[in-house]
Amino acid sequence: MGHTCVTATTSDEGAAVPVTIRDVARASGVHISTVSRTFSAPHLVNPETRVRVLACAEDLGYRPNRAARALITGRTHNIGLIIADIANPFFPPLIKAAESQARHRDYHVFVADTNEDPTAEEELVHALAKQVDGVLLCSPRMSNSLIEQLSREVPLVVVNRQVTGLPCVLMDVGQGARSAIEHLVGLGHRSIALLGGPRSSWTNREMRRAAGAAARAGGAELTVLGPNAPTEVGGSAVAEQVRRSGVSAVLAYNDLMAIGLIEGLDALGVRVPQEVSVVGVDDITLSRLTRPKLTTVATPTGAAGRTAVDMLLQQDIESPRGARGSGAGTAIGVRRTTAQVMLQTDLVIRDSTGPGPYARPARPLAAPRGPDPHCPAGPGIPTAATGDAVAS
Amino acid sequence: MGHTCVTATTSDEGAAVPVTIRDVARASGVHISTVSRTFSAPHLVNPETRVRVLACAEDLGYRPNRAARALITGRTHNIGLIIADIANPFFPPLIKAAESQARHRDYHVFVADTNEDPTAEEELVHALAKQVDGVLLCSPRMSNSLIEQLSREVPLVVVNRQVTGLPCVLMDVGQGARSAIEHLVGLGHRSIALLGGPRSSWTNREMRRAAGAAARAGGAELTVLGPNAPTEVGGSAVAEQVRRSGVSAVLAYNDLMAIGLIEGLDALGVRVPQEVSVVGVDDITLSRLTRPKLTTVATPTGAAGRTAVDMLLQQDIESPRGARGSGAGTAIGVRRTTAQVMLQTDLVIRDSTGPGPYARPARPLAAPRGPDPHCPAGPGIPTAATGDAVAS
DNA sequence: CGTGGTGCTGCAAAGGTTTGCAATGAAGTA
DNA sequence: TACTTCATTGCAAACCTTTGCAGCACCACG
Repeated sequence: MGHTCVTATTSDEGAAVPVTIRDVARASGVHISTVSRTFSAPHLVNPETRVRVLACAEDLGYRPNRAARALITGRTHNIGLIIADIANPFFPPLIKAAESQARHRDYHVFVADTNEDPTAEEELVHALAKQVDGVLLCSPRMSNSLIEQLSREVPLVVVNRQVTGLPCVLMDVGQGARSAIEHLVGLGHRSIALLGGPRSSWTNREMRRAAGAAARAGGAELTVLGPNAPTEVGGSAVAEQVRRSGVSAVLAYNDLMAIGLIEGLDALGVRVPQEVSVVGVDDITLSRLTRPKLTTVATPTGAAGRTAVDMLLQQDIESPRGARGSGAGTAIGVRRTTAQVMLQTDLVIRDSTGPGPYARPARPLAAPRGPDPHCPAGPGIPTAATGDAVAS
Repeated sequence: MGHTCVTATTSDEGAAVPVTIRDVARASGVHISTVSRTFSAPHLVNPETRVRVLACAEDLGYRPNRAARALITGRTHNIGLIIADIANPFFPPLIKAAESQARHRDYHVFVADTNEDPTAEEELVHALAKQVDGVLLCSPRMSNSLIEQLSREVPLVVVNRQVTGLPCVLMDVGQGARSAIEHLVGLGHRSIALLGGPRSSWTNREMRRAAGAAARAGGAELTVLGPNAPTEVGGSAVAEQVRRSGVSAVLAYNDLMAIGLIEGLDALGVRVPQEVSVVGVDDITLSRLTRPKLTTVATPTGAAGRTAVDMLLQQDIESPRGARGSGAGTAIGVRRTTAQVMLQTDLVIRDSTGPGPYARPARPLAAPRGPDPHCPAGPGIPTAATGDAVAS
């Protein structure tokens, strides 16, 4: 439906002639094992032979069959990437970085989207387990205990979730939330709302904890609204609630929600940042393009993707998974060192935050803007806001 | 750099005990071939035996090894997805749809990002060829002849590019560009610019052709600016050029460029849509969230992803790739039926287009907006603009 | 009783590669 | 010369699964 078939032709199609190691061996007059070694252990074969074999291989267009190789070595040179929602703009940069990093190390990446469904996550780990050397679990929604259990089936690296005993890549959203709250308090806000995200999100709990502490420390009151869907709709849906709550500032679980909220508030006639200040988290590309430009906590998604891949591969190289002989489980109870990495976040101050009801007039942090902010004010200045600017 | 190591613990790690078809056979007292058949041809095995085998398999946690299966059947149950740039918001919905569709058909998806680099495209097709049953080439940047050549190595479906003799999924951007131009002409614009995208893009050529024809038919003059990078920066970079050219309306290669252009114009003090109207292409989520909301040609990316996967799998099922015996190339010159599908596009009119210099005051198409468009005007109405509204 | 058919199962080869071990030959050492 | 060492290569098993073929038991029919 909705489509038109333009053409339907038939054409000659040269079938893929599968050229194997054996063909190369025949062509270059050596045994197949020599050809194999030419590719997987070049130092073991006579340089002259090597060049001859390589030439033949090139000639015939030989490409090693990774499935066969995997069958015997037990290593597929693939990794899996399980993502809650590809359409969430937070993830593509992570995927991109991970894929690129993996490829540099001669690995390929399976990407799977779970639609925020924990059941799908589990199924996908199972399905991928035999096809990959390890799996990156990004912002998983399933329980920690299940993750631990699955990690016995296939090496796992977890992103955006802390699981003891497993390698994790975390972003310091606690620090980010603290900076955001301090920023708001510094602007004179005393009544702040936190728009929560999915209940099962580690990031969500972490933000709540840190934001609560920072608010207390700054003498502000923090209202938690949520949990909500981490999307634009999730944000706009609570606009009414935000207005009624009477807060002068909001910290949202992520940028998408923040943008949705601004939309929603706008529809209610509440202006940002004049009446309510809004801070997001993630610094997705989008947040630089909306009006007003979003003040947000930038998370290093690219670095997270790269780091996660590195950790996975490193762990993998140390202990190649059992193949070759061994019959029953060879290495039950291997002690493995697992690291957890915390990446820094940065508060990026743009145009969605402004002075609050308790702003000190003496110190014009930002000139109160007119109703039509033309704001050619260059790109927001990344600020490594750490601990200064605490409330007066 | 920029990260802190939080913890580094060592822990017990139960190694993955690989349970094979053989273990299941032993446990259930049958031959391995019976176990194999239980999974791949259940109707050939006695129901009683079957339940026993299945129980044992379940018990032991057996999962078939896809690599081994692939080795003998020649079918991997994987497909490859080659994308110019995952970070371009046009693609994630396509990826998501393709992955979902593939998974429903028990296929997994390799995703690779080429960074708009034709060389990387070629390498990736080669690298993936042996690991997948087919490849989806999305908005490829390499030459048609190279694509044809590669299609002899692995089944290919091309998205957003027309290659004769190969299955293609196209979006009718020609129709879209025509609708856009007609919309602009109808609003009273007579001098219109087309912001071109990458030179090697089929979409780009198609838009140019159709926009040119539509402009001629509507008595408007079309200036082509480009090629440009299909990104926000690509768009903002030509803002100055657009202003100097004196056009009153612009059709951009995609939404990202359109949004960038609006940013750039804004920085120059040129207001959209009051002084210049802008139309994008793609209808990415973002385009609903910017101010002004973008008028754009919606492309059915999800449908494209699903259709492409279906076409690939259908073609694949018809002709399973050579394995088993056969020695040399079995089926050189198989005649295969290839279809090309064209998906409809829709012009979505929002707030970035307004009356032009030749607007007929008699017919208030849209009330000229004040300088501060608060626009709570509901979501844009998708309009299947087809051929009406040609210039007076 | 013989014949043919059917339903189920086992046997063994095959798929492409890796790799421990053995064989070969040459060079070096005593 | 005899023995060791080393570099290079070949041999064959192994990885896990699928599948054509053959065997077996059983039933029905003539």
